Amino acid sequence: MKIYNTMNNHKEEFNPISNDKINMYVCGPTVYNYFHIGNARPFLFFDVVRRYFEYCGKKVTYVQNITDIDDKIIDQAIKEKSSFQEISERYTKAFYEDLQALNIRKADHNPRATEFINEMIELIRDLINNGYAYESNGDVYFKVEAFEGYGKLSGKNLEDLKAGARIETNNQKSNPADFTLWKKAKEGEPKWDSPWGAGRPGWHTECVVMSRKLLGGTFDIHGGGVDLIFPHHENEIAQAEAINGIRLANYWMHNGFLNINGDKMSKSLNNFFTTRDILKKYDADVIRFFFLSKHYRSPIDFNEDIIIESKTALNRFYEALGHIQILSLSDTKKDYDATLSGFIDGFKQAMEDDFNTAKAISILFDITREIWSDQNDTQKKQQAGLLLVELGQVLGFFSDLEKKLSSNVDQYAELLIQLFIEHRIQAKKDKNYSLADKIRQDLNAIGIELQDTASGTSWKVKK
RNA sequence: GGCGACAUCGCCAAGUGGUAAGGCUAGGGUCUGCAAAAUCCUCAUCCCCGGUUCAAAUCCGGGUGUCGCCUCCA
Repeated sequence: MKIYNTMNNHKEEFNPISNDKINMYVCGPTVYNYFHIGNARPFLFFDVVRRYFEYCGKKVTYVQNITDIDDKIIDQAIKEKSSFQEISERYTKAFYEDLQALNIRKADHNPRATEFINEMIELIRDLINNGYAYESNGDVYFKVEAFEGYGKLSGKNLEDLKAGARIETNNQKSNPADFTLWKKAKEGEPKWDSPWGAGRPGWHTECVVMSRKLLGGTFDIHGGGVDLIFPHHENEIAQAEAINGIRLANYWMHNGFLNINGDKMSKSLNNFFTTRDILKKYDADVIRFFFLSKHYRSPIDFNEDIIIESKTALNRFYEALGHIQILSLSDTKKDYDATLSGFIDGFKQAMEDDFNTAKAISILFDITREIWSDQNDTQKKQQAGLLLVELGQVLGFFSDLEKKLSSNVDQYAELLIQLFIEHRIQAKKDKNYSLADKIRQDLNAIGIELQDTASGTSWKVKK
């Protein structure tokens, strides 16, 4: 298994700390709104990472934090004339709902920042006592020059940071690059008591405390979006390694950004799409296909055309699974021959190469071809179908096959449709094609599509 | 200004030294009374210039273009 490690900027052999157990931590949402389609990318991708490890027989402990106290939440609370608790409560709930709708499994632990305030205060106190942080007028800052390795993840050094620093309005800091550990509460803001007065912790501290508590010392994988490399992950490393004296994480994985119609998502362009809204129009598998058909580190563009393309492509899988009536095969024993086993190897090879999901998906299309191939007997086709589902589910597809492949109409409607079909067959026998076409068109108008095949006329509900 | 990434068929996208996966679209075939759906077949020498090598989309140098990060945006 090779993983691209941001720490060294190249692919490395992945050596987990424990052979059969993998610990991973992925930065979760700040719950001040519904998450947008860009946020969905890391959630979905790391879900696949986890599924793949589990497919390989590893035990995964997956931690994803929820930032439930933060400036943005406070702003939103003011805007909605609500409390920060109400806001974070509401959008935490929405977060879980949207994850489920995307068939993203919940993490093993979803620690919330407000549950760890005491631990954060302790950490900040320890940092001060060890000379890594200082208090300044009710705020506490991390002293970046005190930590030797500062900048090692993002490839920055303090000189560059100083040169590139924006105009610093905060003169409480002794160095503009120092970052906030504790923020003094302004009038009316949420606050917790601390040795430095009432306030709230800075964002970078929570992940340090939570990962230490839930994963112990050094863990295997830390993930998130590229934008988190600096400053967030850099600052996590500084705090954790200054105090613990050991590495925070061995592998740092970062997914690329998502653009909308070629533009960066931004408020001014008003091109934010919430995942929730997109799910109203497109199936979770379509969104998943869109993401996974590109490498996770590449920047990708989200637009309507590409989603429709994903939908069309994905449909090939469903057509094939419907063709062999996969639902009736639930009790069928898996018995893959050399060809099919070869696909498993190819799939694994792709995934082991820094999670090349695009390549892995191409294997799914190869398997699909086996389902249709005239060279294969029924049994082989069925086995191919079982394999398609098995590997597809490693990528998180096919979560609700029953619902997607069944017609979902009641028995009387079904009988009526059959009745129309029989009348149409009679009309065709009588060479009354105008009537036959009318029946077909009318059924089509109410969403029932007829298809004349060699074995008779079949129908399905249009999607 | 500093650091870094990327540039492959009309579109999306794999590919890190041995002679270009896959998907969408398109064209052609099969099936059909006609359709639709489905399926099968066909379709690129890899931004430009130079270099290394028996051999480069893949390595090196230069150019052009696009993009990201540089204090809280996944």
